[in-house]
Amino acid sequence: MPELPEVEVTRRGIMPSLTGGTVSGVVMRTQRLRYPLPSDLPRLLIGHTLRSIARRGKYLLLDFGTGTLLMHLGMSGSLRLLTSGAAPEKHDHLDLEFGQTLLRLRDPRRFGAVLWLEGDPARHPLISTLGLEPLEDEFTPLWLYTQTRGRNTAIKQALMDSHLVVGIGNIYASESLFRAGIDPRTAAGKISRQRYQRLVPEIRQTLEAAIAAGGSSLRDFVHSDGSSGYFQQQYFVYGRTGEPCRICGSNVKSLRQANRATFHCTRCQR
DNA sequence: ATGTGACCCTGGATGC
DNA sequence: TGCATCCAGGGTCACA
Repeated sequence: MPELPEVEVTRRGIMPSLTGGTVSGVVMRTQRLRYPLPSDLPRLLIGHTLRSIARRGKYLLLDFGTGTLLMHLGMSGSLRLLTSGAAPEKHDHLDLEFGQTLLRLRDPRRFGAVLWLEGDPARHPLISTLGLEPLEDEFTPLWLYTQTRGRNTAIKQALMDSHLVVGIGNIYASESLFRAGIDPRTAAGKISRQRYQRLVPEIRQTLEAAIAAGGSSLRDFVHSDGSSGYFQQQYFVYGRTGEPCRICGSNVKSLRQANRATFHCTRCQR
């Protein structure tokens, strides 16, 4: 579920109450996530203090000084803050106790990941191969234009390629392309500089508006306090097949690209 | 190199 | 009610 906005909302939600805290307990209820959960997590974490929580793409990086706990929420993961002793439910796979505060990972589909990294996390292959952060200054229209020359892949798939630009998933790819008026099927390499001039700010604004709204809550995503985001109320096209385009009134269409649903308006997007 | 499709896993919605 | 089918926010891998 979570794309960049939801991961960022999660980071901002858990950071204030956990930073500076010391791990007093670790409970693992399964080993089976995307990668096997490190079995020595209790030894690695208990007694160690959380220095900071950073985000890179859709990864959260919890810095303990002696190493970094890397977490990915996959498609259905969420992190919640609870009071120590709260009863676990189905799919609650990992608890980190910080005294009376409990950080709990729930992930029904178990596509998420928890890894322990030693040394510079930026050099780990999962992180070092990532593309640019879309909210950082280096992500410019000219950069995107240059990077996509010669690429025949559809712009929607290019936006979702984390080795190019991180954090844009299925929802925000469709939404950004709608806002920019670009047909999601257009070959990335055939899009002009002028059109990227429009697309890049629209991507930024879409992501920033979603963060401001607390992310999108479809199915599984909840905030660290259990509440919901409401950006889904502002969707122009995602999940609106057959409904009227909010701009021109014609029916929103859907199609499949690389086995993922794409939503668009054929009149507003060319 | 680039671009597809299968696959990891579970649950909810839909249709018969 | 039960069962089968399809679909879902992500990412990696094998293969053409």
